[in-house]
Amino acid sequence: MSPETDPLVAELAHLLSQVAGRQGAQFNATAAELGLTPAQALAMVGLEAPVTMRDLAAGLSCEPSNVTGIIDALERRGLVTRQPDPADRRVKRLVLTEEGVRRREALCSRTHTQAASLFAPLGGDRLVLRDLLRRVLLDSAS
Amino acid sequence: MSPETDPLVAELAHLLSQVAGRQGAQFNATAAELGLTPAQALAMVGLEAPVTMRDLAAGLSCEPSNVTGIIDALERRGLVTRQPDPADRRVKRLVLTEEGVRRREALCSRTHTQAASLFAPLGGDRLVLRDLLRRVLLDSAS
DNA sequence: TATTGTTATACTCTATAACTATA
DNA sequence: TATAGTTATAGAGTATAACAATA
Repeated sequence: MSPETDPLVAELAHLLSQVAGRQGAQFNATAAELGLTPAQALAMVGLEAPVTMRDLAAGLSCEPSNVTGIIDALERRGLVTRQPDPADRRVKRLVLTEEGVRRREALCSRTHTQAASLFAPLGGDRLVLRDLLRRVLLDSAS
Repeated sequence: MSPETDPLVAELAHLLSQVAGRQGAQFNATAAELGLTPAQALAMVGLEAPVTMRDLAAGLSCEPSNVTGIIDALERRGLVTRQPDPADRRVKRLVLTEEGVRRREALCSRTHTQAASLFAPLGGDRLVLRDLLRRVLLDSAS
């Protein structure tokens, strides 16, 4: 590496990737168990309340054109319905079916359990980690 | 959410995703500036010393069949060469060219600068973050 | 027989651009 | 004209299975 490499910074970057990678792998595995691809599962998480296609795309940080296919698949599985917006007929409101609500709750519940397990070793220091991550997110140059 | 949801755990999971997502976006942007796709850039990082196709695949947590295409692209760009292993003619050793070494150093240097900026707001507390992330990685159920 | 790397193939995810139907 | 959503298309990333060369 370059002479000015700070070993602490390098380790922090590596640790962050590792921990986030483990969290992501757990999420994807849970999604698969519930019959969902990772993108479909992320969409389900974003469907707690009815949203438009564009709002969901913004939440997923992707183009609306991609959401069409994701929602097509969830609709085929009977988890989501597209409902017309009475005020603007161009807009579609995405609403979970009863089965969709159950599936979403299973997904979120398992994800939460995994996160609790991931951070459990920290005990009360989880509060310290929360504050440090908040500072990174709020204060660092984006 | 479920009644037993711990808001602290939920926030930690969210913060971790956000911070890692920012780090990943910065890495991908740097890769693009250097003419590399994200997967190609990750492969370059793993090529500090000569490795076999299988070793690189293990480092990238993917199948060896995928590495073939990634290395094909890097070889076309003149950044890597496949060299025969004298001891086992099945094996190919991946070696960076001079241009590959320069490109890799640019990639790592910029990535390090970004990481330094990301964690800068913590000041001396970067040591605390390092210890917390180490504990998460080493002690949590994988 | 087992292993290294490759090829062929398929699926997922994503972006861009052109299209429609509304506004 | 502008906007919401869709379609068509292309590229990147990944996995599986079958294969050739070598061990």
